[in-house]
This record gives sequence, structure tokens and C-alpha cells, in this order.
Amino acid sequence: MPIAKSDSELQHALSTLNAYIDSHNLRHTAEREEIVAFLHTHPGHFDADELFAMMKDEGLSISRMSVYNTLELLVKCQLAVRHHFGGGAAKYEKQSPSGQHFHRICTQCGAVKEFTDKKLLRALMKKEFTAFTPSAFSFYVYGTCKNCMKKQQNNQPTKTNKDKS
Amino acid sequence: MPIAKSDSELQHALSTLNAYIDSHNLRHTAEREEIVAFLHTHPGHFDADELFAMMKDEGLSISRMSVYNTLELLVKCQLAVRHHFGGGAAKYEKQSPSGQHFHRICTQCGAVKEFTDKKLLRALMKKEFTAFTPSAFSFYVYGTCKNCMKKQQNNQPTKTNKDKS
DNA sequence: TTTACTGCAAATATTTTGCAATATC
DNA sequence: GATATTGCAAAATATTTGCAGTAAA
Repeated sequence: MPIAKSDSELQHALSTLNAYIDSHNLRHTAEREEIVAFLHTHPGHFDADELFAMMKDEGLSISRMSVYNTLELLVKCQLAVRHHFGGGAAKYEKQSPSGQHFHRICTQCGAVKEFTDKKLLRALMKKEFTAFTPSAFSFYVYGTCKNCMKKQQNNQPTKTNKDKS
Repeated sequence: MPIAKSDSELQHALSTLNAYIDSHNLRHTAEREEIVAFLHTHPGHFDADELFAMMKDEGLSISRMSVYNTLELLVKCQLAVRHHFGGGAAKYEKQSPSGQHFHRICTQCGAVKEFTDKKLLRALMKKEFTAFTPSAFSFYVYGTCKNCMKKQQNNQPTKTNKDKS
């Protein structure tokens, strides 16, 4: 499995994975490393099934169950974050310690967009908890995007708006 | 349907509901008002099925489908917030404009606890978006609670003695 | 050799959809 | 009277579980 260039972030992720595996008496498998590597070359949000399909498409040999299992494992060792944006399946994305970001979600059309905010991030990092050790966070702002705002203004009450997705 | 005391917050919620219903050419139904009232007398997080069961238990006449439908409606008119804490069903809670709070979630045992933080809230309120009108937010901090931290320390891997730390 | 993991299939859990009956406007 | 909504049942989704075969330690 040739790994591209000097991807130190991937190397670090693999170390974290292996450390977790060792310290929990789990086993090193090709599937686990492959999923970590795949997430690092494919940024974005995926649900387990999408990830499974994409990996199959790229010719990797893996089962849906291993994807489910491994994603859960990666969340536990903080290499991935699980999101539940909308209705359907849980979405996973690589945890990138360097580029923390938030998500804003349009409640009308379901669009998810990432954003960053230094002040917010700073306030967040400073926050201290008692009897709790934080390891990750998810911050979602719900609202209406520009497009849907326009629609809303034009679409004065007349018909049923059964917008989907 | 006798409503307790001068619950101005409930009254306000019902006004919001009715305004939304009117402006979207929907219909006023007993079920919708009942669910709003129920949420106001039962603080906490519930999934649709739990809410359905609780309402049935209290002798209310309602169907599971109306609960699903109405909760979705309440999210749209910002009277409720939908959370996806862990694995299972989506949880709903009443949106209380006065007492915004955050959630911290133990990734080991799944326990959800609310917390507040004025600085964080202030940073949040100040945040301005371009091409997006925010209406609500959810902020989840994932980590390990005290109990699970203890367990983790006790449960050292049996075979190899990697204890020292 | 032991047993964790994979991977398939079946079972569960959650939400959505179709539709007849009902209630709102 | 027109049609949005209810409520039931069935279908569609998403995830978990059981188990035999495989592979890591």
C-alpha cells in the first residue's frame, strides 16, 4: 500500500490508531489502516454507506460492516467526528486538529457549509469543565441560507411547500 | 383544555405556532397545540416515540405520526430543537429563548449533560454571518465523564503491563 | 492456538410513505 | 366542498446482531 509523499498528518493519524489498538488489545488490520488513509485523501462528510461505495469503486476490498466498525473505532480514538446533520445517516469526517471548523445548516434546503471563527474557537478552547475531559466538539448553527430566504419572500403563502433534502 | 396559570412562555409559543400556521396556510389542530403544551410542561430531551408514549400515558389522544409531523413543524417554526446525540433516535427539546444551553456528551457511556457558559454564549450571539440568517444553534462537546475516566484508568490492558503513566 | 475481526445475512430500530377517514377552513 | 391532517399499516432507511470463516497475536 504505497502512501503518497510525506503526509505527516496521515502518519500521525496512523500512529494514533496503532497506539489505540495496542493499548486496547485490539488487532491491526488492513481495513482499519485503509479507512484512515482513505479519509485523509478524501476530505468531506460521508456516511458509512457512501464511504463503503467509494472504497469499492476505487477497487479496495472491504465490507460494509468493516466500514461501520472502523468508523466507530475512529470516533473513539478521535481520528474522526460523527455528525448528524439532517434526517438520514450519520456523517463522518476526518478530525483535523489543525483546522477546527463549525457547520451552518440551512433548515429549509439542508445545505451544510463549514465556517471558522477565531473568537469563537478561542472562547471554546478556554472553556474548562469540571468532572469532564473534552476531546472534540461539534457546533451547528441552524438558519436560512440566502437562496431559501429569497424563495420564502417570493413564495407568499399559497401552495404547500414540500421542499425536500 | 385548561392551561395552568399565567404561563406566558407557553402563550407566546402558541402565538408563534399559530402565526406560523396562518402564514403558511396550514391548519390549526388540537394535536399541534397539545404537543406544544406538553413540551412546555415536560422539560428534557425526548425522541418522537418517547413523546408519543408519554402523551398516551397521560391519556391524550394522539398518534405516533402526528408526533413525528408536529415535531418537524415545531423545528421549522423554531419552537423546538432537534438533537442527534448518539446512536438512536433524534431527540427533541423545547427551544427556550431565555435559557440557551449547550450539551456535553460522554462518548463512553453516552450520558448527556447540559451546561451554560456566558462567554461562549456572548461570542456566539455576536457572530455575524454573510448570506445566512441564523435562528438556532446546537453545540456539543464530546469527551469522557469522570466516571468513565476512572473506569478507563482501572481497566488497564491485562496482558502487557503498560501501566506506568 | 486463541480469539478478534471480517463479511454476509437476518434482525432491529427509526423514519417515511400511501391511503382512507376525518376535521379544518 | 376542498383539502390538510390524522392515524394506521406497510415500505424504506439505517444500524446492529449472530455466526462461520479468516487472520492477527
